[in-house]
Amino acid sequence: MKQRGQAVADKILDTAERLFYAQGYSNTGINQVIEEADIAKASLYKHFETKEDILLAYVQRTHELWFTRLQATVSKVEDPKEKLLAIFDHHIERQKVRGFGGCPFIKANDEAGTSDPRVLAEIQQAKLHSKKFIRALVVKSGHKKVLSDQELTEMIFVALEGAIALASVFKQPGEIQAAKKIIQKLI
Amino acid sequence: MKQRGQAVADKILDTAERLFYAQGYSNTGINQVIEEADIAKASLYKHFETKEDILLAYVQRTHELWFTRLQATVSKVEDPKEKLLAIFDHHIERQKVRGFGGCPFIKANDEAGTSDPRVLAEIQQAKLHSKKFIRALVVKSGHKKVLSDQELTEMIFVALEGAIALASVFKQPGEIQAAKKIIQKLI
DNA sequence: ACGTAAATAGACAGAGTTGTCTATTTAATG
DNA sequence: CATTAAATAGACAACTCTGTCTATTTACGT
Repeated sequence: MKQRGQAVADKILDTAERLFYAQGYSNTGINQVIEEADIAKASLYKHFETKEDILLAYVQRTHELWFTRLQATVSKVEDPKEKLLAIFDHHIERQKVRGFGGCPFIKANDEAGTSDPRVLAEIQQAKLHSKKFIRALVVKSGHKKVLSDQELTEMIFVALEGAIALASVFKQPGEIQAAKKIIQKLI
Repeated sequence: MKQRGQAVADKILDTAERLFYAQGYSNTGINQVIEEADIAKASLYKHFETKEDILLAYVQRTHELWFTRLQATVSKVEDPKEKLLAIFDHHIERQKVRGFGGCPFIKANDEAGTSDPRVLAEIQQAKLHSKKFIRALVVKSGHKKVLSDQELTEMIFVALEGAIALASVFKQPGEIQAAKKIIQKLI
């Protein structure tokens, strides 16, 4: 084996993640990936059969990392209602770090959701995971039942999704902050 | 002049609209556009300087058509609260017609929002237009003030956006229907 | 009916795409 | 230390991409 630093597969995915998110999957060539990852083309095709396999691996890893990070943030908050609001704060910070590129799953869905069923399936899992996570927090939140558990879950789920998309349109977190304040009023 | 049927520029935009939305801008080649529009390549480049100019014209026309259609639908509803709910019904129908491809502006933003400032500006205008339209209906709705006018506007705006994005992920209108029912409870 | 403006088909340049393959070098393991 | 598995550089095939250009044909307005 070579490559004493970072493992090759990781370097590929790190670079692909950065480029796919910033430029889009279709606008990112294999040649740019290998150059910026500083690896050989033959190495890339030894780890991944096709470019689409890299996209799938990227979406899968993004799903894992997204959940790990979100859970870590929320677990640091004790108040059960504040946990719900922490979801919004977390995504405000994430979008700032990401340069307001929007949701990586929605982006991947728009670019390859129709062409690769594996990618679509992973994206659907990620969104169901998000909803499930919100639901568990809603149930334990002790909110004031202006809406039912089911309804509040749904509202937070769609509002968060829309607010992130709009943050990407306006390149600022205003819509996420506004959504947070309204949810705050409803719990 | 030639082309006794539809004008050439219209055929280009009709075809581009269909292909850009279904496959994505980057995944659609000029050659596919001219073939399916049944026009010559030289004709296309006499009407548009670059491919990106076609994207811009597509986004602009989509903005116009979107608003015209939405306004027509809502104006047929008389009850001021029902007008707000008609927005959701309208988008449920539109997504069914569109094959659950999500919002064309968000898609265009994801693919070219960073590279072409003209496209980004038009998308921002479309979203501001949407919010303004919702706000006017909210103000006249006589809703029960669980939320302020400002807050209800914001909530409908982000929930609609998120619900459409999720309809595209799950390829069904469930999230838009769910969002509608919750807004119904809040007005 | 004629001149003109516009549309046509299609070749072409130049660059970029994914993916394959060869030949070489490197590093870890028995 | 030798073997072996993995990474390397880079050429290459086969396409596809955008955009240009030429030569030809069509149809409308005067």
